[in-house]
Amino acid sequence: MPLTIATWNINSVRLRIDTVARFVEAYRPDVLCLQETKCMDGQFPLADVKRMGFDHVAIHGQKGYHGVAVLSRYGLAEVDRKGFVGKQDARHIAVSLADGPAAGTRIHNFYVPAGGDEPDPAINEKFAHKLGFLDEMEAWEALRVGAGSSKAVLVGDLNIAPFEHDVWSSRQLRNVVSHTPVERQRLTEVAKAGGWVDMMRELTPEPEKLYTWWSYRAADWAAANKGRRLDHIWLSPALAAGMGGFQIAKETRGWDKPSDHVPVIATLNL
DNA sequence: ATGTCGAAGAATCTTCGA
Repeated sequence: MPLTIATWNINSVRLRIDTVARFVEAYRPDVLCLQETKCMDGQFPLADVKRMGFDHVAIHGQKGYHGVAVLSRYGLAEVDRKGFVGKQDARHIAVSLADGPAAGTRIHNFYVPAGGDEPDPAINEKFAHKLGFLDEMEAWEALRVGAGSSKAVLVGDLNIAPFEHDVWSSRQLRNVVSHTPVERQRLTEVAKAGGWVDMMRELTPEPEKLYTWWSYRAADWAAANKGRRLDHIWLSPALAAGMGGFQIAKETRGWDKPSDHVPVIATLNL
């Protein structure tokens, strides 16, 4: 019996809760990991997500910015929230599925720092923070293959498009934060250190383009199609052995009042 | 490619973050 898991940077869960419901109605994911919820835990629209069928919810929010959440049709256990680089800024939550077809699976949901505009850690402390955050991810034992559970998933808005065909023009974005060589290298090292399989690229190799984000600033996002793959689904080898397909719900970018990110949905055969 | 969003505090705009 398969498990479906989705990741989506919702850019305010309160503003877009009806959009979440519309997506859930269409795709029926078993687990939905959200980023940029932008609200404190007490403000989270719990009643709404329970109406969608998510009886189990784990949230890590803060006032106004960042914030992550896991919504699940199955029970959740071992909820952990880690701060990185000496900050407590609601960019990570981990859960284990307590029952259902993927019982025992560990899920890490991340919102990696965007990193500001200037790709130089010496003059931009946001970029330095992003690189430090990635260093801590690489060093964290809990993200190593086999740590805790052989069945593990790492999802989220990692704010990096690591490969040439993860952006519309690798050449034009080579000095743009999200696609600089140092970030691309660092993210690749995080995946390698943890033994993670990049599910989307495993199933859809380069040079096919894959995007999950289109800027709000484009006059016509669909016509320009200057996207980036910032959102990721990584699997431990044990889960990768049974991976099904994935979908990028691009049509949601064209809905009313959209997020600038679209959901990615993975099917895992257990 | 410097445009468009969203939250929040003070106010119907400004600032910050993305």
